[in-house]
Amino acid sequence: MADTSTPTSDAAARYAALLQLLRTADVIWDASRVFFERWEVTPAQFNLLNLLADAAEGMTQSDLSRELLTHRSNITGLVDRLEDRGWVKRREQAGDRRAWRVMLTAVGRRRVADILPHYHRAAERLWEGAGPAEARRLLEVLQRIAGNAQAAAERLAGRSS
Amino acid sequence: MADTSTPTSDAAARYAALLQLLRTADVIWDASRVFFERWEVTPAQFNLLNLLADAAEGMTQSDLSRELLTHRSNITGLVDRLEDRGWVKRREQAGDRRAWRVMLTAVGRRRVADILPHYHRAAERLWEGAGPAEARRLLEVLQRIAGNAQAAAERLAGRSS
DNA sequence: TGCCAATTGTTGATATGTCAACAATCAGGT
DNA sequence: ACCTGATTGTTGACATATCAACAATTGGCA
Repeated sequence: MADTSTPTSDAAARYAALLQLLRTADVIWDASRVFFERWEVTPAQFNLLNLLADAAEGMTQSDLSRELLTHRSNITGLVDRLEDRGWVKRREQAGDRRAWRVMLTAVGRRRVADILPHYHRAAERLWEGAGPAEARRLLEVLQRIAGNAQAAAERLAGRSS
Repeated sequence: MADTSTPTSDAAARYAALLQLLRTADVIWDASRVFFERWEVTPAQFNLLNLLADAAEGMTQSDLSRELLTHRSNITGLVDRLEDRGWVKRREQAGDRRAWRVMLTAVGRRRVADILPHYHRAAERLWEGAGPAEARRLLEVLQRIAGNAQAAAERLAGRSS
């Protein structure tokens, strides 16, 4: 995670780009923590709220864990804390007594609506100095890398279990 | 963190690419956790060990925290656990009684040397299906985005403190 | 109908991460 | 020599993350 100078061989360039990928995600995440401080919300909490904003009927915690790429058990505490603060509520899921339907409260919905325009503006500013075609190229190569990583993880998981 | 379909406007493409960036870093991190299980090491621990492998004289914990983009206080526990397992040791830093010099033990050095070839091969496989110029373009745009995020965080931090 | 495997959410143990506060120490200027 | 401000590592409180194990429930199938 250290060398950021210009690489010489193709392999070195690929390795450097991967390190920079992880590093950039880290920097964005840290910047977003500072950004969300104004509303006393963490990035993880905002991502959950942002998902719920598009789900009028709410989502189960398993749904949330799949969308947020995080373990079921992590959602429990995340929802607990947001519920304590009155931004979300748990309602019974009709037809399945195992699951909760997690939805925004009126307050939560208002808060998310307050934050969203600032959030999109901040995201847009991260692209300063990059051309209009960059984003599409970036998206494509990132999707490929994520697919390869997913496949590698599944190969490895298949061996043990 | 949900929509991965092809975006229409430039702004939508930029937003989608950012989400994919965070998602890809997450997937890589999770895959690396599975990968490192064989050696009973976590990704965070490996990153620290990997840094130390290039520092014959060791590094202080502050040095480590700067390179790993993590808080000083996080390094304490990381080094504690690695020290308990005998992979690193703390030695006195000549000329500064506040600091430790953290270095690999002989065992730790051997373990890192065992892992590294597998690690580089696994990293290389993430690029399957991508052309040789992709990595350099990716590195460039990621550096720009990280710079912008860093600047945004500093602007925000400047306001409050 | 009744069994069994899968799913859902929670809990507890643990690792990783932040921050504020603290003691010890260092470094520079007077 | 002395004060002052910065740096170093640790601690404790907390948020976020994993996993295994558990109880409750669901759903399919013999």
